[in-house]
Amino acid sequence: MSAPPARPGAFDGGATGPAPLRLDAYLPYRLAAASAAVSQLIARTYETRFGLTIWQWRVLAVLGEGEERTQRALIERTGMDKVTVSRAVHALTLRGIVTRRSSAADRRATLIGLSEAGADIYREIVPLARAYEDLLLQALTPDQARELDRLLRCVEARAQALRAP
Amino acid sequence: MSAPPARPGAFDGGATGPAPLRLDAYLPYRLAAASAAVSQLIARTYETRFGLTIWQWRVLAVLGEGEERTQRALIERTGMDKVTVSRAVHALTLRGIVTRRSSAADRRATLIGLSEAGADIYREIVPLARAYEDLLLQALTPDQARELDRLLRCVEARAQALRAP
DNA sequence: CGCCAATAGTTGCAAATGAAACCAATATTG
DNA sequence: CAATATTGGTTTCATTTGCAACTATTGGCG
Repeated sequence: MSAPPARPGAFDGGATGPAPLRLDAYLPYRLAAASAAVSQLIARTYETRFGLTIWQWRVLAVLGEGEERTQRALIERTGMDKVTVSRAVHALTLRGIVTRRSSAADRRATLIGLSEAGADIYREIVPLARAYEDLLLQALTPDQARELDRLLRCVEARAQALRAP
Repeated sequence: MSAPPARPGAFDGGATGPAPLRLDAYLPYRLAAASAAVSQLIARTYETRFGLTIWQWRVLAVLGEGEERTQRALIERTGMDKVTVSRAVHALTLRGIVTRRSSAADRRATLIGLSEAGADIYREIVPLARAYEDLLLQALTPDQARELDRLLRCVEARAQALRAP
């Protein structure tokens, strides 16, 4: 006694094939949704308060650690695209946030570092970034926060491992 | 006995201001990185094997549940932008993957549904999507997988809640 | 009703994006 | 050590993106 389709003419995506995928519970979707929500929350602030794009902010964040880096190093550290890094660095240079000097060791490479002005912005933005993170993490216990971090790393590593071969 | 900066001229982003932010352990970054890695892993397959963009696939995934939907419904269900949905639907229509008929109840709205051809693709793509998810989840125990889902929802909800006010 | 506000979707346009071509410098190899 | 491959970074160009403006329709509300 199988019930006929409720809406004639509508294709029943479930009965004759694999059970329909529940997008809502699909890990890649959940990840993308969470990431987008968080990103949009914070990006607006960087943009309006500091005139920084997400990628400029990422570069700034790495340089804020105090070391000069080549663009290649920035690419590896941030996971950003080659071109994106180049443009972010260019824009930051124009605004005097970042300094460039060509590497003595390898004259193809340029070493990028924070200028004083950049350091000022960095000092201003970091507490804000932390504050946003705290606000987000208030939804979680400290244990859960640690666990989330761990799980995200696992999944990311796995995705990267599956990509190469 | 505070040590002098190791590299004179380099700005020390840590000592004189807030402790430098460790991008690596910063939740928004971890999220973006994991999401991008997973997305890139799968998107390529959709693209090369089925000629579908991520957004077209998302629309397909929702329609695969069997119900016709208005674009508005698709927007809510997928979190996609208005324009993005419109264009995805348009492309899918051209390829005969979805059908459109204008709603009798509200003639502004169009009801989008899967065509037979679309259902075929859907049936072909779903096992693949599941397989990818399984591959990813092999890095996790079932408990961890459930926990990750929960945590992602928490964070996303929090981010959305913080956005409105 | 008749007018104004809100909503479903589309389109125009300017900006963001990234693949591929490109330049310059270094590494490799016969 | 010359020829070639590789790498760091930039530029070009076609595509993608999304805001904002637009059309069409509906829903209030006096």
